[in-house]
Amino acid sequence: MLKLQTISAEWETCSALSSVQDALYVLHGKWKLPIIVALSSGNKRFNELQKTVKGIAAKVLSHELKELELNGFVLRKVHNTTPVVIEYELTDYSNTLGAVVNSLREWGTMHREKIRSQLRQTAEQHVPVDAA
Amino acid sequence: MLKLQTISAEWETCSALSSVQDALYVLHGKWKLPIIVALSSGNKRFNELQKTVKGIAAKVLSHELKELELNGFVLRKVHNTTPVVIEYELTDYSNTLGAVVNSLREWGTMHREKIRSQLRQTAEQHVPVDAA
DNA sequence: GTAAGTAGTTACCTAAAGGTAAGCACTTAC
DNA sequence: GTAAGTGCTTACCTTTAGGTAACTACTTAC
Repeated sequence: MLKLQTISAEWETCSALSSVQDALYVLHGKWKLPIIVALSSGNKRFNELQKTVKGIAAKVLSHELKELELNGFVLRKVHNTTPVVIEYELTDYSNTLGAVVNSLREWGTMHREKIRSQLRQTAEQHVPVDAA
Repeated sequence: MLKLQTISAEWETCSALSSVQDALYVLHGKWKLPIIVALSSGNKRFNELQKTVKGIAAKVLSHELKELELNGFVLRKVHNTTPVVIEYELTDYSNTLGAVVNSLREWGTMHREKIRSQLRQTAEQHVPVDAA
């Protein structure tokens, strides 16, 4: 016989799991969140973004911006000037990602620290060899 | 001339950006976070995990579990029984991902609601045709 | 006239992620 | 003895993400 508790626990797991999967579905890949971070801190134009988000190719940036626009995260504004200036802006909707970005930023900072301290420890293990 | 404010703002952007990128580096892919969610809610054995994380192939689950073990997120415990029973457990370190998982879960829930309400609105636009 | 910037596009390629299907060595249940 | 479960591995294949490099059309500055 199945307990009610088991059923509800199972249901909550499944719901949590698919919520996380839904989020990952639109945010997948190496670049979407980094681009959103760059945009959230004032970067707006194509080449600005390409400089800020290190290592991204023009083709990939262009492609990711299109996807972000389709999903309602980014607005593309064309200014009627000579030469034409194009600005990318975050929508209100992408500001709902604040908590996600913050938790990832905090965890990433902590994680880098952990990896660095592990490297330091590994290095220290070689010191006695030199000292001896 | 560069303003100090500009420099510090640039530095903060760059630091936030690379922290997020560091986090994504170890958590990349379709399955790592879902597997962690499944493990955090009590699933421990291989076939249990495969049933809970819908759509994952044995090969992929096996591969991801190895990567998670290498990165210190998961412990593989082999029990000396007949038949051999193997349990996967989250380490303390993977519990530091709580905030990341929660924010993704909350955002994912909200996002699904938004998409569903958009679909409802699209469907309602067809009603007048039937009513006329 | 030539170099550099702006905002990309295009064609081509590689590497990694992920999926399919079968099988293995073992056990329990019928 | 045969079917089904447990915890995978192996071989093979497809898809997608991502990278490289060249090029376009326009403008400004030197």
